[in-house]
Amino acid sequence: MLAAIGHPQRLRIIAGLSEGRVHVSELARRLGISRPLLYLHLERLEKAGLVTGDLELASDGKAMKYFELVPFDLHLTEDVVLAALRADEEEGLKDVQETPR
Amino acid sequence: MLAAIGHPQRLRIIAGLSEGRVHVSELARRLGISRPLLYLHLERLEKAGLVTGDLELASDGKAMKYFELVPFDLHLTEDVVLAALRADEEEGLKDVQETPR
DNA sequence: TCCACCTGTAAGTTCAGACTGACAGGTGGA
DNA sequence: TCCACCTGTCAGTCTGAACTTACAGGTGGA
Repeated sequence: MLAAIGHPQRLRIIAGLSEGRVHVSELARRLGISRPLLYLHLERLEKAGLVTGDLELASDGKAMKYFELVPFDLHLTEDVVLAALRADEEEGLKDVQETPR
Repeated sequence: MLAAIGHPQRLRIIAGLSEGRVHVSELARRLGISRPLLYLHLERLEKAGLVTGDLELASDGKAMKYFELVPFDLHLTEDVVLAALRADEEEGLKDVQETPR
């Protein structure tokens, strides 16, 4: 999640979504970046849980993928970092124990 | 600062420093990474203000560069992101206005 | 039918960041 | 003198993220 938010372009995307849901093409136009690139970043943000996508069929039949911000509130301190790191290590261990089968 | 902290290796460095000041070579050994690499990351962390370095001459005359954590406490929310982004834009404007002379 | 929208993805390039090995230089102790 | 420490930096490799162009497919309206 920190890796996702630690990128200027993605911060701009968050800003672009801060005023409400927008569909992908529109957002790409607003930010002046290519649509595929925007997809890439949105994917990362979505994996990080900072954003959600929702494909909707508008009343006129056109498909539009709307994205919106997921409210987040992270209190970032040394302890949080340490805890996250420990959690990651356990994740790693789990993988090691699970994948060998 | 977000970019600096959004990197697993650097989180590990923060963890390595969490128990007190350590000098570079020692820390590199503990983390199992090469010293030049550690320098690189420490540099970024220092620029981000998360860490400070201090070159000391030990009583036996040997030079040792000690690093230690700078306490940080960032309350990360949508508003903080928007504010940071605005601040960045002003920075950018300043540059544009200042460099051309 | 053609045009203007939209989604989604598969190329391919390019560039910065991450990383290693090797060097120079300095100290103290055996 | 040689060895074991330390700092600091350069040159090079390499991988992955970031980014663009281009495609395929779908809808509604003129």
